[in-house]
Amino acid sequence: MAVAGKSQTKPAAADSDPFDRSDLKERRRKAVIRAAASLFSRKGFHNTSMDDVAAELSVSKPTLYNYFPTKQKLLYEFHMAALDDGEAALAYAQSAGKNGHQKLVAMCRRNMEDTLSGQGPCAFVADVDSLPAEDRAKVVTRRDRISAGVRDIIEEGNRDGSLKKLDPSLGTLFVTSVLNWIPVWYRPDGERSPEEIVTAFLDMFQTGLARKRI
Amino acid sequence: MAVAGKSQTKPAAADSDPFDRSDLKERRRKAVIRAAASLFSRKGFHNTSMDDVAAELSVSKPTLYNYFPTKQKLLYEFHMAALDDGEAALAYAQSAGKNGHQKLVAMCRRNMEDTLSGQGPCAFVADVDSLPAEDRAKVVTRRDRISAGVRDIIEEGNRDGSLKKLDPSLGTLFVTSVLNWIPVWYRPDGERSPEEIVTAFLDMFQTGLARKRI
DNA sequence: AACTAACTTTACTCATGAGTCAAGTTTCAT
DNA sequence: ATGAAACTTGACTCATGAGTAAAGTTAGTT
Repeated sequence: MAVAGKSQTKPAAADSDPFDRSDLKERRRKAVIRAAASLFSRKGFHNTSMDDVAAELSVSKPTLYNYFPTKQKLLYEFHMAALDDGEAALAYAQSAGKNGHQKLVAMCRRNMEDTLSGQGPCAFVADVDSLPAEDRAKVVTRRDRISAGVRDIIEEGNRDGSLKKLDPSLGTLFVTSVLNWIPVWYRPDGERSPEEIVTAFLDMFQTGLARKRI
Repeated sequence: MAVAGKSQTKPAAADSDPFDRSDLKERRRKAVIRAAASLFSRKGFHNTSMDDVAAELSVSKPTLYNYFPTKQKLLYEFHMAALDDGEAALAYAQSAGKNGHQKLVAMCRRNMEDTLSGQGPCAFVADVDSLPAEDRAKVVTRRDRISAGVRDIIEEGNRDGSLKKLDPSLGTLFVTSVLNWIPVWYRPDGERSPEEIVTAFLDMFQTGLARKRI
């Protein structure tokens, strides 16, 4: 802590009153998540020690354990956040689109915006295999449900004619590949703005890369 | 080793004469790679111990170290194989296509076929962050060159009119997302054949998912 | 001021897993 | 058969890093 103030709280989010002590614990928990997300996405889950996370926050390791019981639960948190995001995007799509095509676009746009905002969940490929069996099962189940939701949308577009006839499962894989890979390469300080990325990707999702046939 | 034969060689590949001892060392090295690839892709690099790899081959851990100096060099091997694949696909594209569009399709087809054959490199997302700095640098350099190659192809298609006008960097990311994610989800015993996958994906790359405008 | 509850830290423990060593074992040439 | 080279193994070492215990510190209360 640089400055000696009367009520010195942790670094804290810029968007919360640092003098408000009421939800201190919750805000510190969030800070741990942010620090871990940053490190995990840069170096990977296994190449980041809890000491690293602690150092990032200028705090000691045991302090972290006041907010998370295990390192794996921290990882679990990221999985859950990512899944929340996916589900939210699907729910939004249902209300925002009138046919399969519109719903698919809405879902992709929403998901990309969440991912690119950084505000959203986390910016790294969550490592399912490092979760304890029970948590992994929960993640896989939710994940499958989300895939099924995307597939339903594609099937709907398939029926109502707004999307071309194609294997809905492969269409889902195609779309989720692109969405899932974004956290791998996206850097907020990169050359392309989130808006540019979203626009370009939505265009490619819809009409591909080939020259339009008139 | 189940059966007591006079010349008992390791499990060995089905496509090589197990009585030929000339290149035994090289074939065993390959066997180690195959075993590791299988485990790494199923459980991840960090969740697989060298003892696991040894057990998969019914061999002891020190034996592995006759074929690889460190676990990280084993990982490096996979990276190199994947990069070889990417470069081969690019080189092939140059000879197989007359314009940007054709080259892009050739490159994608070739890369997917390599990945899906399983014969090719490896079926897991190679973890760059776990490589020692020097090896990581080599991988990143080659990787960047491959990306640049894809971008060149898209730019060519951009100029010659065979591809639509779009940001070549974002086009590259879009395409490589899909290609890179395949090893994550593909299982040889899955419902879709490699041919189906290649066909469907090439179609989506070219004209997207939306209904064609007549 | 004195007390308490909450939080933080230093200094551990302990399991895991990479890599090694020295002692077998097998293969092949003479 | 015998000796040497190559290969394999059980039994280690040693570093790393997750998680903990107990003592110390701080904030807020009476």
